[in-house]
Amino acid sequence: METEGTVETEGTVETADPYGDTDPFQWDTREDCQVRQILDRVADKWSLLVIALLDRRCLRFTELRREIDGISQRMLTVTLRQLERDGLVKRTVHPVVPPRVEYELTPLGGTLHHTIRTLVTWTEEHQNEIAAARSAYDARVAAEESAGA
Amino acid sequence: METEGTVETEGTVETADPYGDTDPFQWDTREDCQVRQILDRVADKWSLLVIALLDRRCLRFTELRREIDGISQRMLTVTLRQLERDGLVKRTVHPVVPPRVEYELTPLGGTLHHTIRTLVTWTEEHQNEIAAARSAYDARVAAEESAGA
DNA sequence: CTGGATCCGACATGATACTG
DNA sequence: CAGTATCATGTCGGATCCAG
Repeated sequence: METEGTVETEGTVETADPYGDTDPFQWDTREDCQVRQILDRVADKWSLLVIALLDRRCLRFTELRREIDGISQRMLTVTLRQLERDGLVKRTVHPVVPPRVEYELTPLGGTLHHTIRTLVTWTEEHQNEIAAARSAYDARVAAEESAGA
Repeated sequence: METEGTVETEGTVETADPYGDTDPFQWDTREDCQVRQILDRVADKWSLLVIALLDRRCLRFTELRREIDGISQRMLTVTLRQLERDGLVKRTVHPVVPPRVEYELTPLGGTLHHTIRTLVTWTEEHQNEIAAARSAYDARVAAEESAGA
């Protein structure tokens, strides 16, 4: 349904290094690159939030749903499945009458959280600069518009 | 979504921090948060690539287009506009007959590149683990499927 | 409670044609 | 060369119903 149905595991086939991707800067220009795929997953809006929350403690489905403002049931399910598939989140089902499913970060997921934190911190530290830049840009555009019109 | 309305508690209106978002972990549960917006922008597929490329040197529109495999002219334009608006990229137009427009990272953009690099490095270092996890997951699902069917 | 499955609309993105 | 404008479309994401 959500694409991704096939895994293919390309990467291992030819095109071993036609572009010379050992160059530390040339890592990502090709869209079929593994790194690109993972990056898209990892940088995903909801993934980021889920990982951030799970770092604190093990959480149940409904708890996550409640904590993440704006996420739908569907997206939470999908996101958790992806993270589980990528080995970032561990899913534990307790076979009791009222189903109880708990999610927690795997060690791998833990290392990712640390990295994500860096990005978040950067954003927090520079959000004012960005907001200012946006205002300036918008003002400039508006000025040009009224002048041109 | 706009849960603001429920916070009210007029009188002692401490709307400054109704959720206690000084908690370093509570940064992102609300979708209207500035950080969330910026994060979505910054973690964007194409933004990541553009920033990575511009860190190396100043580039022209067509050069970027050529270097980024799979990007359409439209998306490159849109991405560059966003980055410019956010003050991450500087756009310089040389008023000559064959239009020459050059893009380069601003100092702010430079700091972001550094941060992004961390994320990319993490991905590169763990892509094998993730690939393995995916294979294991898919195999497990396939097994369950054939068993259940 | 925890999802799986489906339908459907909104929006992002791609392709194409046109302009300065 | 460096876009803008327009149209077509595919995917994402939300709402809903249903099952274990």
